[in-house]
Amino acid sequence: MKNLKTRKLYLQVYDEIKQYIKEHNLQPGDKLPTEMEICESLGVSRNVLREALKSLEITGVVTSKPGVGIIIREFNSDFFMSSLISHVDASNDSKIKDYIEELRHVLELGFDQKAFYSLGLADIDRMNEQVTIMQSHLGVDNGGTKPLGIEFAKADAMFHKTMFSKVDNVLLSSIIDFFWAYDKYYNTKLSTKSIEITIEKHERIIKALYDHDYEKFHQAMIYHYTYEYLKK
Amino acid sequence: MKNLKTRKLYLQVYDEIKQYIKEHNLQPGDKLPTEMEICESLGVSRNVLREALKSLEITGVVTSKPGVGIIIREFNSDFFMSSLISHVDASNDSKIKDYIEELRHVLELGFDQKAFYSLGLADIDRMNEQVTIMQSHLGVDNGGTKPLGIEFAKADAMFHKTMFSKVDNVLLSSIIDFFWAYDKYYNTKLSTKSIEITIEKHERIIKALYDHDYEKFHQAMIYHYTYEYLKK
DNA sequence: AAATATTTGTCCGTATGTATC
DNA sequence: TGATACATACGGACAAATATT
Repeated sequence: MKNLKTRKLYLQVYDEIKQYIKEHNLQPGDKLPTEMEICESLGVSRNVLREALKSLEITGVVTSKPGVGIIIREFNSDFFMSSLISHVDASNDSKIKDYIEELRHVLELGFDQKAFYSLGLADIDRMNEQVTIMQSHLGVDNGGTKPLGIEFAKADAMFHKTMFSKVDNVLLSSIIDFFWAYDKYYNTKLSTKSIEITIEKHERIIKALYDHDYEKFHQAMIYHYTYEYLKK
Repeated sequence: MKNLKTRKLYLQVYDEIKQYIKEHNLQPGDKLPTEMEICESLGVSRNVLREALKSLEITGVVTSKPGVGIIIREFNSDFFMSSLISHVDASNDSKIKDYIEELRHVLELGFDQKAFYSLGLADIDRMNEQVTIMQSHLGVDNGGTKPLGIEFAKADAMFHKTMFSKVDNVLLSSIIDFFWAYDKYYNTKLSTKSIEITIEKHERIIKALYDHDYEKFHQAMIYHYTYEYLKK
């Protein structure tokens, strides 16, 4: 095939290193041979090897540190999401925030039953802590339209991440992680009224969880997403 | 922050090029400046630039050809799909396919109403064509467990991609593209019976679309995902 | 059709910064 | 503190593929 002959060297190296990792059953934390050793054994220049190595790094397979070596990373699909988002970014679509809200809505409601039955008391307690953090923002009168502190957004993100942290689906976890992380870039201003509503929505969810009442929980989730992205 | 100082040069360049693409609104087919020009304008060595460039290439953002230049690519998830799969292979997490099925299930059912009302007759016709392609695989008796041709998988993927192609959410489109692309790597063997069932499921969906009956369509979608990932 | 310019592909050598012992 | 091992980064040179004249 033409590809065998023409295929760029760095891509062949890229594949060979992946193959090496698989054959040697390297686990996260394990190290690859040094750059020099790989160069020699594959018979390629340092330059080409580095192109392959950096490609492996950007796709989340390895990280390399001076003085240490090339280390296998844990599975992490963040790179996938960031690639995805960079494509979306490139499309210059200003409605991304709405798209994310919409996807989050569908995913969280679609998985709420699994989430409900996977959560332990410790998880619910942690979610409750986040609500407490949110509530602490209410006492401070800020005139109504001050941008919320990063702590509020973080608490909100942590609340939802925790909710789905025990669902046995690593892809769902990373998608939800990513969607909530993306919010940081859109740190919107909320009125006191909106803050109150947001907190109340989360309180309802928590209460249903402590009551161990799925139907109530499900209704609280639906309520949580009501008007969430219609208000704009 | 420490990261600002320590962040590897090639990663900074990687980001800057993405930024450049976005700012200049470069579209697929457009070209980046030559390597030399980028080196000069960013003040980095050609070596570092290439590490960034190859990282952009592996994530499917650009391709570079000798004598031509660096060309913006169309969105194509194949590259990082293969990365994801190598992770999965390495981590021995055989459940990734199930995770994807599960996500697809939730997303497609969650968006089916929007899809239904966004589809035009031409779209439905195209989906119908895909079903015809699937049916053409039935006539051939292959003994029951012959691997399906790539055409069958492609038709299935195209069917679903078309279904959601008019929903105004680029993220959803990308994710569905991604999930269906993944299937190509797991071209499973299906029994003749399974093929028949798969085709029937799609026929039901098509019929409901032509009848313009949302409730029937919704039921057909639910039926489509019944036993889809429980059968294993 | 052939020569030439342009652009990426590949290699080599050297110096610097960082972590480990 | 010093020595060693390692990745990071730079610059120059030539080869190979493609486009242009």
